[in-house]
Amino acid sequence: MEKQNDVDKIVSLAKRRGFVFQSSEIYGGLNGCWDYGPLGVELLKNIKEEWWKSMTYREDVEGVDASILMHPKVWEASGHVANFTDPMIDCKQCKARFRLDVLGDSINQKKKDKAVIETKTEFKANAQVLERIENKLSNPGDEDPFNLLLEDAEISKVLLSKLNCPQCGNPNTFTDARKFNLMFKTFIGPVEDNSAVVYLRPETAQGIFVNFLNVQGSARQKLPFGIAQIGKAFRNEINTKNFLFRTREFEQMEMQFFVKPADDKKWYDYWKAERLEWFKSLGMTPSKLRYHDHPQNKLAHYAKEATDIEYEFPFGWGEIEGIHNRTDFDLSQHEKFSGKSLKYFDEESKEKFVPYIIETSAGASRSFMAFLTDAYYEEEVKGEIRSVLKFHPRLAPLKAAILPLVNKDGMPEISREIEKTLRKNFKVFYDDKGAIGRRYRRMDEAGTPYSITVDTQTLEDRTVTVRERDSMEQVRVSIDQLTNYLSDKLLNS
RNA sequence: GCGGGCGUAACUCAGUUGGCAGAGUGUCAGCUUCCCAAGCUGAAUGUCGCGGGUUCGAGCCCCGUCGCCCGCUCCA
Repeated sequence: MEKQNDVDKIVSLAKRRGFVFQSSEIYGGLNGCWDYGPLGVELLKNIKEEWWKSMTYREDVEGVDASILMHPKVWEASGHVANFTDPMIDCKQCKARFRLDVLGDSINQKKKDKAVIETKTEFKANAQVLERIENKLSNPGDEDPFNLLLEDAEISKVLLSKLNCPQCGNPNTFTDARKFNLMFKTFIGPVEDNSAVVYLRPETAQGIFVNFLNVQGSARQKLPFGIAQIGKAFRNEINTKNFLFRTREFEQMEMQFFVKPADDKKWYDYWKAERLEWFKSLGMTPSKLRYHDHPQNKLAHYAKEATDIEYEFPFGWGEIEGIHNRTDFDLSQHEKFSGKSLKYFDEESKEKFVPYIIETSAGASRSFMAFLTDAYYEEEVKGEIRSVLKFHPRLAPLKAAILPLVNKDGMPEISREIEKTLRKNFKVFYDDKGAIGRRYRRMDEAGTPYSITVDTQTLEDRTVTVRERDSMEQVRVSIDQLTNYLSDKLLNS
């Protein structure tokens, strides 16, 4: 109950203040799609900009911006075509769902053997199918032969009817296997046939891998070095969930760091520490951040070592960034599928090899939600509730508000002058509507760190008050020092 | 994909047995106002998520559908 309220509160605030709107709202919305409003787009842009600066304003990382549509073979090489199409079955009785390729793991051997025998009996008039069954049973490789049988549509249909649901134990309750293709498919050109199929990228990383030598050569980089990219990616998830957390369209901030294989551990540890520090440096509550190291037996097909940086959302801990040792898997696969060498020649050792890759992959949309959630506070001030978004000043959508204390005596004119000057460098907001206290509170709720107020003293000595959002304390600053004052706060906080 | 909850103004929500569409907050205009959602006056804003049905009459009952939240499942 409380959890739900927390998420709802954020969703409601996000809409009311123009951070996030539901996509296509006037048409009833589109499942799991969201639009960023005026304040949201600024916050998102600032998050991406901070990431970009911290990741690429250094001599060993270059940037790219690759096309979302890529050659379809990229996704065969990456493993996504195979791994993104897990056939699934449901139990009609208890509604449990299983991945067909691992169903065998949850059924004991005796029952499996029995089901296979019954299946063979059913096919006894069909020599062709019987041969396929025997063939799979006798040449299982390192697979469970039972799972191999399930992969064959014709055999699996009968085999499934001989099995009991591992969840509820009822016999013959499985639906037919259905494929869930998690990549969005579309077509290049006007003809929608198979030769024109392309995919919306399910991760930005591949755009970096295929450009490895282009970037290395043109930027005259040597190992170790990285390539960074920010961009949208798409996964046709079965379910969307938790506001911006699980969506089908999302934005990634990825950096792939190319290293000598022997140095992989060193750089994995380096980036693991570096990336957690980034979130903390932008004010995220340290106690709400943690690592989740992946155990060896749960690693993805390409990874040697992996950890998630998790944030404690109102709904629980959730991954906002993954750090992986991808080994030489990706580049080797692209060598294989493209026929082009992606080896690096090391001048010192005179060796030619495929580099290892340490990946840092952060979700921009997820980081947005984490920063937004983390910044939200409700405080009691003189018996009233003050809602305030305590964004780090560099992330705040608006940097300062300019407020004439009253709308007379030349205060609006001076305020407009200040606004004009500050606008050259900062996203600022001019507000002369309503009482000053109300205007401060409005800015609190938008997360604006500084409010500049023009009062009677301004008319005498050209100074204004600057009110700090979190402490609500004020200092007097000379008008001609305002740009310096704000610059200093933004750079050094 | 399954189950549960919800959907009424920008936001939070009320809406009685099926009988005129409401409140608070916010927004806007004016007055007032020299520092923290103050006060006064006035104003605008509704396909009651959408589509059907029942009924003399539906925000309310029924069916379908879409969306959000929760749980399961999924999340290489």
